[in-house]
Amino acid sequence: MVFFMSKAGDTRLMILQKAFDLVYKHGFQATSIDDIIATTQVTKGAFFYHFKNKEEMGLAMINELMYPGMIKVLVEPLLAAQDPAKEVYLMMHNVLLKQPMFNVKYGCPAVNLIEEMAPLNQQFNQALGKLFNEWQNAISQVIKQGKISGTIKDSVDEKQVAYFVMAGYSGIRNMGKMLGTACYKTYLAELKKYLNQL
Amino acid sequence: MVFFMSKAGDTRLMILQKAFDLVYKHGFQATSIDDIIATTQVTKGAFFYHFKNKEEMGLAMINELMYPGMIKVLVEPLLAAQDPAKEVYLMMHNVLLKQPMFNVKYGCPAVNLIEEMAPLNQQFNQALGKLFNEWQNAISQVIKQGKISGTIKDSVDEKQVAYFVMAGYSGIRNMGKMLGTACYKTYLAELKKYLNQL
DNA sequence: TGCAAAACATACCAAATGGTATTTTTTATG
DNA sequence: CATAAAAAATACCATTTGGTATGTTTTGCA
Repeated sequence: MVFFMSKAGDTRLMILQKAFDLVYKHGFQATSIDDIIATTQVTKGAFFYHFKNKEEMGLAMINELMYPGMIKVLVEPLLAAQDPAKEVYLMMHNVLLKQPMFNVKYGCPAVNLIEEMAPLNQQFNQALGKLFNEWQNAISQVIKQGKISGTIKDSVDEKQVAYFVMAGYSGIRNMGKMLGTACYKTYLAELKKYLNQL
Repeated sequence: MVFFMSKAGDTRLMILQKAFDLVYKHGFQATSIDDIIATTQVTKGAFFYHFKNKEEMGLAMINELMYPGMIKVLVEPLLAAQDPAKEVYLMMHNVLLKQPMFNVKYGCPAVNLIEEMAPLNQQFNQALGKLFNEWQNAISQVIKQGKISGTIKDSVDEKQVAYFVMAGYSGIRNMGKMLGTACYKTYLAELKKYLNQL
């Protein structure tokens, strides 16, 4: 019954949310357990009651917070897409400019974690890879539908396009840390051109 | 005279090179000074004789090693470009697949540092921003020349293209950490299509 | 109401961290 | 060769780190 607002479930969730905030801003390794318990007002005993160690907490944070949150923003908007170029663009426009939780200075939490942890930890790699894989499938699917319905050229390779779009997203999140939101807009303008030409 | 193989200059350079290796693989914050002196066989006294602190060492590493190294690979090949689409593609193909110092698992050292340090440290941000700015200028310049010589359409916005290409690079470096070199090739195939259509 | 298990609190610890203070060795130069 | 400055080595330190051991309190339920 942990998931229906039991007191203990609340504590666990609060730890994950505060940890997410800190990790988003400072990175996973640079966020100490002491930092987390300081901002949550939860004691170390409580922390280690809910999580075996820091790594397990990080994985829970990915699987229980980041994964569903990102799927909602990146994948779900594409599922009922009619005009592929338009829908892919809107999804990107939305995630870059309309997500109040995200700050251009700190980039994308998922991209950040991949950058930091994928080479260091197999389990982080897998958990984050699953998310990106679902995103890739969703984009590929939309493009494929576009080919069928005739709005996308037959010569287009949907998997290549998906990779290209995803790389653009990760990369502009990186550049945004240096250049601010202005570069998001420059990127989006070219993305629109690119998609319309497919 | 520090720069012409004086003994002290050698020590300093060796510290920077070993630090670069470690930072590339583990990140800046996760690389301790003890790690660096352990792999260099240099003592802590020597380290702090050459660098005021860890931050200054990191900046020296960027300015004296990474910056010139990256300029050589990213910018210089573009300076004498004839066919823009071809030359931009070749530059990218080369940096992604032909640089023996880089490992797909660990991505690009410059991109990694931006991701980790740009939000946390103004000076790192500036030093790395300078590098990306020069890259952007070089790409824009090539595209602009292509418009003049007629190989690139007039409707193309060279700055937008530069941002798009750079974002793609940063992003595929990120994805490569999860997916390996295969995704580099997928990305490059679509990049070629994109450039040829400009 | 009693009581075991769940949830949380407190106090502690060894190792690692960035950095300093001090001493020794090496080097260039008069 | 003498010597001062540069370069490097040694020993130390306060703080932070992830984690444990051992309590105490709260909760569900027979």
